[in-house]
Amino acid sequence: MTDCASCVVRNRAICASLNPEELLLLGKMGRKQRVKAGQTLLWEGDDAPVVANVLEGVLKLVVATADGREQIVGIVFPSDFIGRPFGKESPYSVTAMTDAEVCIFNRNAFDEFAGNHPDLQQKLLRRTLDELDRARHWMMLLGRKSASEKVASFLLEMSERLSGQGCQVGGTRNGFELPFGRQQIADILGLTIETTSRQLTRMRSDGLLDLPSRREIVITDRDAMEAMAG
Amino acid sequence: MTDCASCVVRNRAICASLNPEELLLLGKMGRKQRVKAGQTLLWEGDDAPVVANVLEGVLKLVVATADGREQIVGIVFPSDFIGRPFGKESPYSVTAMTDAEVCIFNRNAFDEFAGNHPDLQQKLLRRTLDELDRARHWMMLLGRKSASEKVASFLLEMSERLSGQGCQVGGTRNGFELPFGRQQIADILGLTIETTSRQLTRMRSDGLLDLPSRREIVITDRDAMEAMAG
DNA sequence: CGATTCTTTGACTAGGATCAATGGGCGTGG
DNA sequence: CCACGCCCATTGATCCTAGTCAAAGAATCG
Repeated sequence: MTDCASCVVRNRAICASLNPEELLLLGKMGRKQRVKAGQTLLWEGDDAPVVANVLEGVLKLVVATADGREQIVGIVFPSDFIGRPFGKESPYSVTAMTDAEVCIFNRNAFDEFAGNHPDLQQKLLRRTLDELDRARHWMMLLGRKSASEKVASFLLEMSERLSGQGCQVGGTRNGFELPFGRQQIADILGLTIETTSRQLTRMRSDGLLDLPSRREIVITDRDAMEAMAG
Repeated sequence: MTDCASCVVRNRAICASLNPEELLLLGKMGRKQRVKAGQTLLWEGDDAPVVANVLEGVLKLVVATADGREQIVGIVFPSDFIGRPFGKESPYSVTAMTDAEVCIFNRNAFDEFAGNHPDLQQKLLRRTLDELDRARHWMMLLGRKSASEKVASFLLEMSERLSGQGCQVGGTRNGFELPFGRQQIADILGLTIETTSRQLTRMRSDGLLDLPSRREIVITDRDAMEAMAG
């Protein structure tokens, strides 16, 4: 079992809705698991017998075509929820982008527990509604934005989401370290790695950002970046 | 108030989880409203004081850029739920694509009612999870598929969703009438109207489908269509 | 320090967008 | 009932953005 009372994401995850006794009960069902970067937790199309909370690290949700094209359809951060309650098979793969630690539950047991704990279910509903809004917003980006708009939008969103995650470089939200490489940015934006790279290089020479290292981004002209995001 | 007991979507909408007394209570909060084709119910970015169930007709959820580009991020059919519980402003516009009828609730009242009715909330959660899966699936289409794959995927999905809606032409799921025109298909697929039109013409001359009238589609070679969907 | 992996850069191509004109259905009014 | 006008869809010609193919250049890891 797991000691939920001292959990790092205790206050931010859906578990925050539970009282100490309930927490103990849930803790008995869950177990912590480490995941190495690159390791896949759930496979698209497979029966998904588990759901989980992310304690540490970043994971991606991926949908792939038969011929190998990939689209990242979601990025999961600590305190976020993984998996498909009330479902059978996972509609996407879940793969760790960094070393990660998750708190895993048997899906059936979790479904039942959720059924008996409306507060937990409401938290889950709120989160799911937020995710849906985010996904739909992303659909606009994928369907209607140009490469430069995509990259600018992406950097701005990342600068927000990575704030308060301890990922900042230099302490401001304008500097941050991405937890993934160029190919993954491309898979998020529906671009190729070359186009992504070219856009970043262009933005640097235009003075919108610095690229101190492969994964570090420092936005130096946020106004221009926002204008470019469209 | 509204007579929920005789509602056309009574068994399919989220209200299906309620017993007669609860239904009566919810009925007191709701009111039916007719919406003309083209009329916008909720505006992107505005405070959205209502949620609703669709009784009849088809509506679209639209996200737009400042310069007027539009992306349809969701299509809403009878028995589907509209609006953003626990939210403030609507993240997208909701516009009727056909004449429609909806059952409207004050959002705050609905939120409170939902809070006291876990079954309703669970139905809502299931629906939202399904919508999220659909949205994510659509992200792959928008980000990674070619124009022909997009159109083929779209037609196949529509043939499924319009089945059992009384929209069939000729009674099989291969023939159906779209509730919208070419521009809207383009806005769903992240294409231009010209590209959409060209793809349909091409498919017709390749013998994959017939286009008996502007809005009717008859898929004549479903296997080929599926192969083309990627 | 060498091997591998990831990223950048370059040259070229192609798919879809754009611009422009024509065609066809449908409703309205003569 | 037909003619006109409007709206939507189709088709054509051209352009341009992003994709593809290829190679060189940096990080990273053993």
